[in-house]
Amino acid sequence: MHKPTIEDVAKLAKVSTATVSRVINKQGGVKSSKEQRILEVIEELAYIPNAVARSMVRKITNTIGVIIPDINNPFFPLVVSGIEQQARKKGYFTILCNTNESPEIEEELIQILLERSVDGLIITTANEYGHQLQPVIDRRIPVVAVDRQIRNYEVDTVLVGNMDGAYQATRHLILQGHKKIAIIRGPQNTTPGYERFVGYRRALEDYNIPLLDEYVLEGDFKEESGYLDTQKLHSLQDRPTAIFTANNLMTLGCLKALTKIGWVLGEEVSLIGFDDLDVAEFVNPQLTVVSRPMRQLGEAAFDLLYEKMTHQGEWTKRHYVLSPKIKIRQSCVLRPSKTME
Amino acid sequence: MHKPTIEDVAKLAKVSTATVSRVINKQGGVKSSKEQRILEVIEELAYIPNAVARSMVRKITNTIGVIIPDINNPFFPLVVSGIEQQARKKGYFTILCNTNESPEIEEELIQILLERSVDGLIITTANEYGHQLQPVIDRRIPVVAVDRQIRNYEVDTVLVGNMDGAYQATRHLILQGHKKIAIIRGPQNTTPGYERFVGYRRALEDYNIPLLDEYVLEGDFKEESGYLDTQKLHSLQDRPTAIFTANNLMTLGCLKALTKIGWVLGEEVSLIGFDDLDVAEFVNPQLTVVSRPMRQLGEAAFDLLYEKMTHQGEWTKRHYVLSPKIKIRQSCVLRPSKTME
DNA sequence: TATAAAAATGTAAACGTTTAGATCATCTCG
DNA sequence: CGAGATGATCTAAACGTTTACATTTTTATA
Repeated sequence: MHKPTIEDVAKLAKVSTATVSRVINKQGGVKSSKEQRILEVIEELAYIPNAVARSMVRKITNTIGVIIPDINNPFFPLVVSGIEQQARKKGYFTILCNTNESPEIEEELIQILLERSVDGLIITTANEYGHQLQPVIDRRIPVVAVDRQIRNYEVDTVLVGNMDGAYQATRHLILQGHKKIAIIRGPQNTTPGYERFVGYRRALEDYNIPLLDEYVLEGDFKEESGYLDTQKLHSLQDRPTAIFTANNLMTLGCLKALTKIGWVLGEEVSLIGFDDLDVAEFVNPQLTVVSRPMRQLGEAAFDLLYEKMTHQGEWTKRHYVLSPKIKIRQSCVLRPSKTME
Repeated sequence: MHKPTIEDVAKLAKVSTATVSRVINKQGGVKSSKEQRILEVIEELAYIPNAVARSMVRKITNTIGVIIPDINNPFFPLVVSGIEQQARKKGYFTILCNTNESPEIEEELIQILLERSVDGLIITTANEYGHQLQPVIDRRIPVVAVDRQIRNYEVDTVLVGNMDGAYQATRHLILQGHKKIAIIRGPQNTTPGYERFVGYRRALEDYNIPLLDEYVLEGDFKEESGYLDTQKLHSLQDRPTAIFTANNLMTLGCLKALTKIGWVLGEEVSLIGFDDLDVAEFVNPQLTVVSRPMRQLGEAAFDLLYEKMTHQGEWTKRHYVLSPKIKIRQSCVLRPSKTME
């Protein structure tokens, strides 16, 4: 009933635990007749080495923590998938944690991950100031930030060009002839929220289009807020002819609102979204979006982390910026009819 | 530079490690003046207890393993979300693993999870025969199967009424007047694949509609296969007037194929899908689906597991079957025009 | 065949906690 | 005031590995 230990194996094979350990870890230097015998005994007892005990002495766990803010946003499972795959290749396991955008939960989770002695941490933080990372930094545990930067600490970061993408999106609308371009932006205390807004603003500036306050609405990156903000835009006296939604979920909310209130996409209003979504190809006209390489984002994050975990080397802050691509479909075409006046 | 241990705390607070341990674990029986002092020292040294060492002696890790076959299927993040939330409430952590539908990877992962001494396992297996679970069973580690059953072992299972849902879906089509009803079913060696097909078959039987081989196509639950099978159905001499797709991804593929080949949804062909998806509300007409309570599925799974992990009690195999709900939208209305002859 | 060198194996400490049982301190009550 | 009882604290073993170092065995060489 008690799990067999390395000692049980050793006894039965008539060798010392050290020798058994050596064959388990494939370190060589064991006579092959003995090795055979040991392998047989392991099989016979269905012995499985205890990683907890191993971690105890080696002081590494081969486990990384991954903290994301919203598992229901399809963006994150994709980056997690990239992380996980890359991690497993190198023999690492992933503990996945979801903060639900709560800085308090995030702090708690970090604490617990530290208790578990994770070898590294990949995080999309719910609080970019980053004080919650202090204990992680103190313990010299490698961290990589994904999608959202950490302000007050030097941590490696991998993200896509938010400004770039937003700029492209906005410019695309402008080049289609739009002048009244609204944005449903994200929270301004987050990197993506802020940078995407900046991209929008710059594009307007560059093309000499005034930025109107009433065209700048702020959501929380969740569906509901996209929905509500769209309604607000529709109730404006001077409605915009185009909307730029700053993330996938808000785009979804926006789309739902459009059909709900009968604001005709592609006729009365153009729309471009940040991040692709399944739905994009199914609305009519199909939705133009800025799309990001999520899986790659995850892979890059782990690669960076891995380097830090192995070469405990340089502690320079590195930034990895992947490029977004605009996927032009049909939702931004300006129909001459009523959109321009 | 070296992480502070309980001993460092003990020394500095001038007490024994036992006392420190007691305050860390809030076991009481420590004079409050001493407790204060110890707490201060912990703060001062930024001491964090080492869960690895604790697990070593307590022989529990407060960690569960979750194995899913496809992280890119939006179904799973939702159930994982349910599991995770429930788990955290009880102080458990979740190691998430993705097999990519590979039984080999699954076996490997199980081995590693055992090495890590997880306290329990929740699994949607890629191989329902379940031999890969032998070592888990041997070690008396609680297991709960989600969404797919385990054939050869007595493990608790939580799923939704696959047959029920498929029956409802098919009947819905029949009651709309359809007689030529095709199914794009899943792999028949999986519970959902098989049961959903049975539901389809029973409904046909009950309403005296012959089951035609050419209307029964088999996919692999991934998007591509739904796409291809739809094309096959379209190329049939005697096309079906309705299609039942047995999971979300295949529904998506089917929809893409429909628009691609110009097979008009709701006019020439009706469609009902198993599992809801974002897209459903955005196609025209909106898609009728059988919807499952995924989050609840995850919650139920953890609750079951938790019971097993704590009361090491009864080892009867329990089945938890949640009910699917059909969400009627407009994609199944039979237009008199050409669909009936 | 003796001896040095190399290879194989063994011994035992260490990893950082928890916890049973021992010990010490304090309190209660006659 | 002293004997128990109760409460607080301590000591040390245990958890299952890895690994530095010591020891033994084998091999190579003269």
